[in-house]
Amino acid sequence: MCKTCGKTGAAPYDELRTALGEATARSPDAQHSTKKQPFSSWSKITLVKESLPITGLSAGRRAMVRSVQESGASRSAQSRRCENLAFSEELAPGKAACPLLVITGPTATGKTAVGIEVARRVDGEIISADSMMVYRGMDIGTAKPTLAERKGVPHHLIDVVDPGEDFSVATFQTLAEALIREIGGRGRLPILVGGTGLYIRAVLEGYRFTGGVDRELRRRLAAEARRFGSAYLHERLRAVDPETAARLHPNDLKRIIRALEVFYRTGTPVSRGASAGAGPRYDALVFGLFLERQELYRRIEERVDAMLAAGLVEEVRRLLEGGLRRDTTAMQALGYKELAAYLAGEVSLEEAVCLLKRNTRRFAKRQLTWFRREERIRWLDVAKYPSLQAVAKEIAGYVQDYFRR
RNA sequence: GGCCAGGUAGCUCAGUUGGUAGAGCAGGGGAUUGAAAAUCCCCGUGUCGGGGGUUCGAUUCCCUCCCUGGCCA
Repeated sequence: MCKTCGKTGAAPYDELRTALGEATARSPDAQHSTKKQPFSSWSKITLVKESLPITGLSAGRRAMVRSVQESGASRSAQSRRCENLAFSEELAPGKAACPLLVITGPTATGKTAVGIEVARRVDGEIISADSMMVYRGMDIGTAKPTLAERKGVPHHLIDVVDPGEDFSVATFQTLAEALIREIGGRGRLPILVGGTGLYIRAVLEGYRFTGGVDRELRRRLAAEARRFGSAYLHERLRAVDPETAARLHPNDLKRIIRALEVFYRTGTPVSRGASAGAGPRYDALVFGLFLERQELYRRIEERVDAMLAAGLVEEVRRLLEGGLRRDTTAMQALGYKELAAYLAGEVSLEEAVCLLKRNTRRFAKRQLTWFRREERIRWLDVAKYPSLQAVAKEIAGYVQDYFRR
């Protein structure tokens, strides 16, 4: 039984636990072979990566990621106008250039399936807007669409980095914007699908990210915070960027550090520049998939159980055995974090699963908070449709209408 | 059927020597510009099991009924 969710009754995961125990006990050579495999070869096991027609980064794009990550300068291409306006010739003036469809919503509402079905119907390509699907080897826990599901529909920005690598909104934004132009240029509809609100907003609002990244500086600031407390750093921020300091709670260490980082690297406060140049640049139609809270939570729990049955524990074990550190961003992902704790013997499987479910519920709640202020989302209550196909059909109908195809 | 112990927030429980109650967990709300599945902030009114009695006043004392668990028949 679990203190966290207070649920009693027979331990439902005994079976799974013993199954896992048996699996490892029985196949020592399997362990050997997985241990040596680099992340990129796991696709054979998961059958996921190779399915992507346009996935992965081309050498050129990979170089672009690097340059974006290293310097702050990356906007030249983005600010160029969209050249092939296949969908928007008749748009009224004043509307932004490139057509773009967005499908978002909290976890477990069916975004992925709906996105694929919509793409089929309107001849679109999917750009994943998911901060965790970018990592290779993290398939079950991130609910990536399978090979079969993706068939015939190009998917982008899935499996673009190894789980140990850094990735960020700014990188995402650059890549996504290039893809939107490229896909639109080919006369197809780019479809942003995912639940990472910040990623979507960064694209839609044209956020400007300044200052680049300085890991070493972050580390130093974090060390100072540990010694003197985060209020101390907050004070230091107040001295150089009072506007941002006022906005941030003294405990919001992460944001305080970033604000200081930007100031020290650029000599200008984040509060300046952050809003400059921002503004919508796409002719975007945005849909949100909605579910009543109770139903949403029910599906989340159901899906967690399904992931476990599909081998999530093994997936996490494989990542850890491959040398992935627990303090990486990828390992902070829901499912990976909790099961890593279980595999390290810190909590029982039951506890890990309870925590995973709870954390996922909380995540969904936070997503809803984020989306609530996104006024342009048109919400569709998934429960009111007979199937996800029906939801997709509805969206496709709107799309055809809106972009006058 | 008898005896004992309980019935207080969604859950586990504390408490009021009579002045209508509070913790943990769950949950809710908000923030969010290079870690965002991350990070940070805020939020506790509930027929104190039902009915009756005593009392200025009962969740607290008394009676009774109902329910749960344990023990004895």
